[in-house]
Amino acid sequence: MPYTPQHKEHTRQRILHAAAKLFCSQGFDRVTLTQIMKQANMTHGAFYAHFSAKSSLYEAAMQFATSHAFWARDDKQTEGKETHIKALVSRYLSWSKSDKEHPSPLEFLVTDAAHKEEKVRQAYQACFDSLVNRLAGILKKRGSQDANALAEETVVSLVGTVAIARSFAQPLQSDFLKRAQKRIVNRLNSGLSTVS
Amino acid sequence: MPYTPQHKEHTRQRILHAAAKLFCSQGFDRVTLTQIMKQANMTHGAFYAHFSAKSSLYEAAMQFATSHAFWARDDKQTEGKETHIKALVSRYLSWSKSDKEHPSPLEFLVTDAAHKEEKVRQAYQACFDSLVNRLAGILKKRGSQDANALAEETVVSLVGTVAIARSFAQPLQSDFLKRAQKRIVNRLNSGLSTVS
DNA sequence: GTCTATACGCCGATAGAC
DNA sequence: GTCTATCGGCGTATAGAC
Repeated sequence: MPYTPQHKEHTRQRILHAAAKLFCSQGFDRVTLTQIMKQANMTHGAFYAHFSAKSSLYEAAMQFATSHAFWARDDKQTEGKETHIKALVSRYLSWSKSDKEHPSPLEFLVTDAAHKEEKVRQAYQACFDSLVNRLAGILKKRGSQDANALAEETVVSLVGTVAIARSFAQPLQSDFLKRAQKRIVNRLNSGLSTVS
Repeated sequence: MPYTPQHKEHTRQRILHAAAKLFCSQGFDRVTLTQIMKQANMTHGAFYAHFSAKSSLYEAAMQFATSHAFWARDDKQTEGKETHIKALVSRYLSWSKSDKEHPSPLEFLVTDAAHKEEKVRQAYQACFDSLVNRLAGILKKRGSQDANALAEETVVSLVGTVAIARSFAQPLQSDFLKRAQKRIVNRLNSGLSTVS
């Protein structure tokens, strides 16, 4: 028997991985099942042995992407370091060179935030909350009062920046990103310095 | 002869109007020609008497929308008033009740900022610049040094806020919008108060 | 479980009558 | 200039062989 349960689970993960990558950078509509399955080294016919529909895959893929996003990994190494937050911001804004294997949903997915299907919108919002909470947690440890507000403000800027940056051609794009990064880090610093 | 040049120009404007409205709220891909032409009180067959392709229409429609956006209209009445900027911010963030006849491209179009076709991206960026410059102009009059940076920062926040807000269901959406508005206005105030 | 082949619908674009 | 009808392509989903 060539097809073990482990094998099925493994290919399911391959599909999720490919889907997350593609959905996150192009959005729900612009990605086709054939594209996804091709990237998972299969043909589109095999898809329905794993998921019932494209939208079902989307839900699962967003959850996958959110839990695998770089900010969700507990970086024990950098935890506590002063540069931790700045590194997160910098990492977020350097998406063009980012770890393509673990794409972050928020980076590009503003596209789907307004999608017709509620499930799609909810998936986006869950991801947004995940990042805000993560950031707020770090800020609280640093002694920020209004950590939640500052975190929300920061994520809005990050998302807005990356979304808009995609319309720029080089080298204007990197200039724009640098300016934004500077502003965001400054804001974080002054938000923290009011206490420490 | 039932079809005068004026008549053609008039229907062309109707198409542009309908297209701007639809594109701005749903993005390039999710809007169909049939939809647009229906809203302009015609059938899809009539389209090609006015435009050569969907993407051509998009360009024209974005230009139309940008020049008709509420921030592009010189509000001589409010010019100089202290509440002018705040009104602009507030107006921008209340898109759900906004003037549906003159939709603002930036509000929803982050969707298309990453579109494959360069023309589409350029159209988006032109609109972005239009708003940044408009804001920077006002800020300069108020004596802000770094008017350009502050304007860019503000527009990024506005766009990010509205884009993200679309994933929220009521009443969380209005809470989110209110928080963002407060933050943005505060930032503008402190940016101005450093001088005046 | 994965393949190839195909059904079905939607959309952009064209053809031709009026 | 606007209509109806239709072509052609693509994308989701299904059918059936292996």
